[in-house]
Amino acid sequence: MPRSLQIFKADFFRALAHPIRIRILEVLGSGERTVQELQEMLDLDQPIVSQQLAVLRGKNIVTPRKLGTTTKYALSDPLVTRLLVVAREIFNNHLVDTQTMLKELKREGRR
Amino acid sequence: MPRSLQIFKADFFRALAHPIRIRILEVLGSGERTVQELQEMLDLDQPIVSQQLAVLRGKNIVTPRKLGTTTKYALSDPLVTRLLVVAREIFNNHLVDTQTMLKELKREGRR
DNA sequence: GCGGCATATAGCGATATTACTATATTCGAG
DNA sequence: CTCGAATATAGTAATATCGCTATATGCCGC
Repeated sequence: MPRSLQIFKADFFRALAHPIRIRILEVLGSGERTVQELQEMLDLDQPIVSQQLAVLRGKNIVTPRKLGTTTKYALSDPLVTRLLVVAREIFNNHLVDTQTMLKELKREGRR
Repeated sequence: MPRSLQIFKADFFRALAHPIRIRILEVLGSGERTVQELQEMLDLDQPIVSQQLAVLRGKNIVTPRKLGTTTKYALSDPLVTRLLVVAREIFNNHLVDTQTMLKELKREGRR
């Protein structure tokens, strides 16, 4: 396997490595949304949504479609949804154990 | 979907978000390996391999098995391999375009 | 127990990410 | 062309991550 592909994969996963971006992708899994819709559904400030969308756009995970002054975003590839499904299966397999779970819940409290 | 699950997913993807860790997981996909074997196959210093294994261990992506003084590592869940396969499919779908590709190749040169 | 091998961790500068605030861009209405 | 709404970007301080060097742990043979 070429080294460059591994870097692409790593960058790709890094693009997914953020709770807000995961939430955005899960919402987009059910269809195209405007920035404003995402902003309201996720209860986030506008610049944060745009910033995270920029990260996803940079890796071509998400595709913008301009409609006048608004922009609709959609998943570039439905396989992204499959990826999230596999990730969830892994969790269901108790790959993340209780100990880690509790530790992470504490981190959540701090955010 | 609970917020905590999104954080778990994000942390999980973050654990994958590194070229060395991707390489490790791909090697482990073909079976259990000792730290030394990984170190030689990937041409890396020992502390680097241990450090990255620690990250993967922390998310239960990889499981150690002690054999005297040596430690063998294996994937905790074969689904991880499936995840990497899906990631590769996404690349094959040209989700990463040529422009991004060239930019990333330049980054590789700097490493 | 002691020496030595395999693995793990600590500590440290350098770099990258994050959330945030403020500002810029872009477009349609009138 | 000017205004206002929707989206994007700049700048910044706090935090996290990286690779590295040095050191620590754990286990086996003797």
